Amino acid sequence: MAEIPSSSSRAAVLGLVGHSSPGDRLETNPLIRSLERIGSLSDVERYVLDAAIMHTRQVRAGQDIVREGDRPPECGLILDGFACRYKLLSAGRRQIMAFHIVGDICDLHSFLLDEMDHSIGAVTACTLGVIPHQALRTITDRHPRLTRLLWRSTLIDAAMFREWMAGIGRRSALARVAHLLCEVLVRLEAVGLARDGVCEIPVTQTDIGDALGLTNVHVNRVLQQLRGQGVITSRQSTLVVNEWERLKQLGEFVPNYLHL
Amino acid sequence: MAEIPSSSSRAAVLGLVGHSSPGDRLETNPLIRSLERIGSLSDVERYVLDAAIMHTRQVRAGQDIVREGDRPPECGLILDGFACRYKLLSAGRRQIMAFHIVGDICDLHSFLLDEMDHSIGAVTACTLGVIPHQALRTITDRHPRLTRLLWRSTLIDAAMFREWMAGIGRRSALARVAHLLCEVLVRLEAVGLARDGVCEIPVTQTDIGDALGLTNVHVNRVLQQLRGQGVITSRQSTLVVNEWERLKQLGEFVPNYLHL
DNA sequence: CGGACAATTGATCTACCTCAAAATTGGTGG
DNA sequence: CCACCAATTTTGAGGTAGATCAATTGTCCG
Repeated sequence: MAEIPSSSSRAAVLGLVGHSSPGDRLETNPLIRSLERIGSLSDVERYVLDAAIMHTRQVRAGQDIVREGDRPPECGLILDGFACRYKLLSAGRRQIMAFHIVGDICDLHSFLLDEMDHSIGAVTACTLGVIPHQALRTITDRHPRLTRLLWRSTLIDAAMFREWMAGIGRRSALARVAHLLCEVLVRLEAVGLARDGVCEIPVTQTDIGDALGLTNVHVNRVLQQLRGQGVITSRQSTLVVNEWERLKQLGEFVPNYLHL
Repeated sequence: MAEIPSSSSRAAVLGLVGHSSPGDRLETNPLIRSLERIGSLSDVERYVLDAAIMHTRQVRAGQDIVREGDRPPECGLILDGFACRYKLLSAGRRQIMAFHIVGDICDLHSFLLDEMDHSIGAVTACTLGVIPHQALRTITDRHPRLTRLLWRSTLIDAAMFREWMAGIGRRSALARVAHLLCEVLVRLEAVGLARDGVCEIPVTQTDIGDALGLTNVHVNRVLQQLRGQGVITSRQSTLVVNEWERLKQLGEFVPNYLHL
């Protein structure tokens, strides 16, 4: 994957210029909304966060946002699109370690770790809000509460890694798939991209397999099983959960690790 | 597992009282040594870190340090011993998500996350340096550089989760075992607990299985294979790596993710 | 010396993989 | 609007890495 970056002026970052007051813009900034989900912000802090996003960058579907070995000078907040973190192993094997959605700073750790130890790819076309490391340095120098909130968001990422690890290591293929569907649905609901058990999950069955340590063939069979039991109705990238409780039960899904 | 805490006076925390100057004590404080491995510290910062450790706590082998659902008021720095983070699933299944050694703050994330989403158990008897959350709050309010270093250490933990995930999801049992041995050896070497490919790894084959998503039976067979090839010599908890390059190769071990 | 736990062995089983082909689907250009 | 291409999904038929179950042996320790 090669990246095709492009940028726009800061003023147009949120696509709201001319349509809303500055106050409104703060309200709709996905980063602010994301962090307010895990803690409260002062007006100053909101302003500082909003100002940290310098411009946007477009990445096409299938391209990499950052690649293993890179030392990026900035982080990317997902304003739109669906991304995944992954590692490539020998013989074409791939492990996807997380999916990232609107409001996630998908590579925040690059601010403090020297070099990327994995890649992040755009599953669909993505719009990123670019946050220079320098801005994060200033924030961490001057805004302890904001710093703790950003730190906390990386800790929640880590909690998701742990939960996935438990699934891959110790759960059946059926439970793993069910668990993943539960997690993605809950997270999409939290950012308003899912309602009543319906959402768009624009990933292939191969992607799901790479996330769960399964083959695409087996993922396909498990999905058929879930559809056959009437638990879900999925067609292409649209997921409809018909029996939420049953799906949670099949996936042993306990959302405490999301720390919502 | 039930915990049996005990404590000692602050003055005796590092067991060096009366034997060394304050300066020496700062040098030998495992937390300071640990953080200095990933960044440099000023004298003030060292002092602040040292002062954050209020007293010690002993946890016996097999007991829990913290348990899923707890809301501990403090974090534990491992001064001595071997611990592991784990989740229990239904039907007695267990997934170990990390091993922790001297110098690790095994539950630093409890400072910022409301509630433990997993447990931490003492594999061997452990001595913990107790760091109250209040002390961390003060540090994060006043010492940005220190904050970034602590944050960074949690990001390295997360990087290890990712690497384990890739192993469990996509590597063979042999590669997983080899990789784990490589990782533990490198980390023990970094804190001076291993030399020339020799170290103590006080975990059972069942523990290794629970860490790698394998059964103890299969771990046993894989270890025999490694011993049979002469790559390692292991007896009980002592590991001797005879052919380091070969072990690395078998485990596809690339230590970039440790960010040393 | 006995009891508990850990390592080892053997035999059998199965969840998931591999390989390969066919059927759908979505997007694209004419 | 339709034909066509490439990417996905689906189906089928074996194959195998690692699981399961059940002893047996070895080790540590009080």
